Amino acid sequence: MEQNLKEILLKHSNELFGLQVEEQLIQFQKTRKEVEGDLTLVIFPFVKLLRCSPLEAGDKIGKFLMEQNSSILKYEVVSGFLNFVISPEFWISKLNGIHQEATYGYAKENSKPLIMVEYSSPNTNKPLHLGHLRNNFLGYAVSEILKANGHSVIKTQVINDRGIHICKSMLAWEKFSPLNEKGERETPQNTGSKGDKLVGKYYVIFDQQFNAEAKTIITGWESGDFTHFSEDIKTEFNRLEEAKAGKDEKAVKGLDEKIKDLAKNETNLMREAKDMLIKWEARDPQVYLLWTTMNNWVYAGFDVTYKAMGVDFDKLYYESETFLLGKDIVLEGLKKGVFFKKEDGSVWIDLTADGLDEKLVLRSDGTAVYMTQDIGTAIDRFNDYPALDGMIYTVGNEQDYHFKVLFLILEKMGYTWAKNCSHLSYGMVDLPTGKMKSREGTVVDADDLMQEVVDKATEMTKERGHLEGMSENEKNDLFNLIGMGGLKYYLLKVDPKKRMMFNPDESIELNGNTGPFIQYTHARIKSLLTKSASLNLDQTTDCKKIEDVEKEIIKLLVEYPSVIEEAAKEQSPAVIANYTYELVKTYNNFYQTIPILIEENEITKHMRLVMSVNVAKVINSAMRLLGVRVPERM
RNA sequence: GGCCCCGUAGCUCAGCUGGAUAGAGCAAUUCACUUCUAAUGAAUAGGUCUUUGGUUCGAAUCCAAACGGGGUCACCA
Repeated sequence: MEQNLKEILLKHSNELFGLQVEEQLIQFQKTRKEVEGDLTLVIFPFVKLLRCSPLEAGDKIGKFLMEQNSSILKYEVVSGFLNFVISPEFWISKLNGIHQEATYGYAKENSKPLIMVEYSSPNTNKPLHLGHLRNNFLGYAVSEILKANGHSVIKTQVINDRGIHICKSMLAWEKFSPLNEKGERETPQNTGSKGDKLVGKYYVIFDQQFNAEAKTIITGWESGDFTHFSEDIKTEFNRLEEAKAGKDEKAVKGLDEKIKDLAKNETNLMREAKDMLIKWEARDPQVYLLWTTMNNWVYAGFDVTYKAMGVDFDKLYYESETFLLGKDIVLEGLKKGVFFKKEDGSVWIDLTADGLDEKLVLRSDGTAVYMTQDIGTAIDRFNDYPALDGMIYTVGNEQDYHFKVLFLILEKMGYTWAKNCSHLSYGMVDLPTGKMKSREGTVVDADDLMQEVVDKATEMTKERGHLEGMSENEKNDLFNLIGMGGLKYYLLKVDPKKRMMFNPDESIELNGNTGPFIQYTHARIKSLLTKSASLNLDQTTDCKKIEDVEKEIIKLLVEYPSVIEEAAKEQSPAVIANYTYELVKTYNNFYQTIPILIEENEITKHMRLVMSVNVAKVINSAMRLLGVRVPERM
């Protein structure tokens, strides 16, 4: 409708305004609730052109459009706004159009280029936590939204399976795992624990032992014992101690950290971990076997978690296989003059002209850093998928700078696709108790949280649900659907860019702007439809009249395709969530005030049911984009 | 300190490509289940949109500064 009127105005611009107006001047918006009308044109931009009062200008435009478009019943100018009332037939024909489309709102499959979406990418020695839930739900939902917009999508993740941190877990397990009666160390099999949890436990044990050892060393230094340490350490320690004297608290804290780091590097545990990393890089068979074994435990554990989350991946990249990539590229870039070498042999890029700093891309010993790897991986992916058009990295906003630099480097290296790479940057998830800190044990474990949410849903559903005649399996599936739906919706309804507060009590709440609220509405509609199975609801409606609420609902349904586009453009599932909430709220209002099954006029009843079918269809489709399932009953 | 992000009701969040009287949910108060699933609906109350200045016919929205909160400035990833 908007588009149609806009075209009419543009086409007849000369006769109306005496000149060709720019498209931007024509601003349509939704009519405010308090005012009569369905669509509003802002008149102010035309007032100057027509050199008359807003009232006259509006009247002139309104009259003209009414002649051109028979769906306009009447118009009215109110304080600079031209409000149109559009005929019920128009809205009903819209409803019928929607009714005939099975995948309403979705663009044609594979009509747009191939995009890769990276998300999750966890560290393999820590179990997944609340932050990963936001990341995974977000990455998955954005992938689905892109697909709905016609893109082909490859969902991927980089598994961070290499480095000193992995060696820490391995070492701690070898040194500190108790032996059972068979003389075996702890395994997921003999302890019955999840692989990622078991490995995570040893990572923590390493940290504890290592800190304890460092503390002993510092105590020794403080009492002047440097017998096992080099002269350099002694000098450095004394220098720091001197600096500490007489400084303010903040500086003292910083220096304490430095001393601690100094001591940590002198611990036997750290030395052993570093040795292990060297052995790993040399592919020492024993170390490699241990590494493979423990990583497989972790993967098995993660698989369970991903399955519970309802996310999946099309392609995995392992850091152990990609960490050497990028070095050649850097050397190539060095030749091209994109990078420069410092005296010590380290390679840098100078981004000061772009308002950024100098950034290291290769260490002086020639080894790769994070950035080197990311450069290599990006190029590698475009080699793997020649049709690939762009890439989206779902990574926390603490890495905003990193990605800014990465994309800039790729662009400077001459990769044209660099401009199609973007960082889906999301804010931290805060707890009411403050920030999550793994060191202080204030992390919320993903598995625990999901279990808790499903347990709560189970309890509530047993209390309030309509479960008659459901099998145990069906019931359990429903509990899971509600619990997980609530959690996903809770994490996705907030604009990804923003930092958000996670309130555990609210996340399992069922009223208001929540997943279960939406699911409930869907179940209610399905119940209506089950009861009207004898009617032919495939048919379009012949109804001629609609109530105001009904019109509101149809307007919202009409908006759906543009909402999907908007969500893709913004890379924001929150757009979908908020839209669905609006639709559901409006429908509930309708449901509560307008008779449906008990309506006596068969034609009206049929129309209301057709409308309900399509509301359910859109709820289902929208929630699918968020990875939230909706029930037939609840 | 440099750079980046954020600041809307008691709380959690929408609204931000400038447009009419700034919206929801939670919490509070009240009403509606002999009626299609009350996990619902209706209503009341709650706001100097952090502050100041600028651009404009018009600013929560754009620009600048200040204040407050967070992030980041590793030869870690």
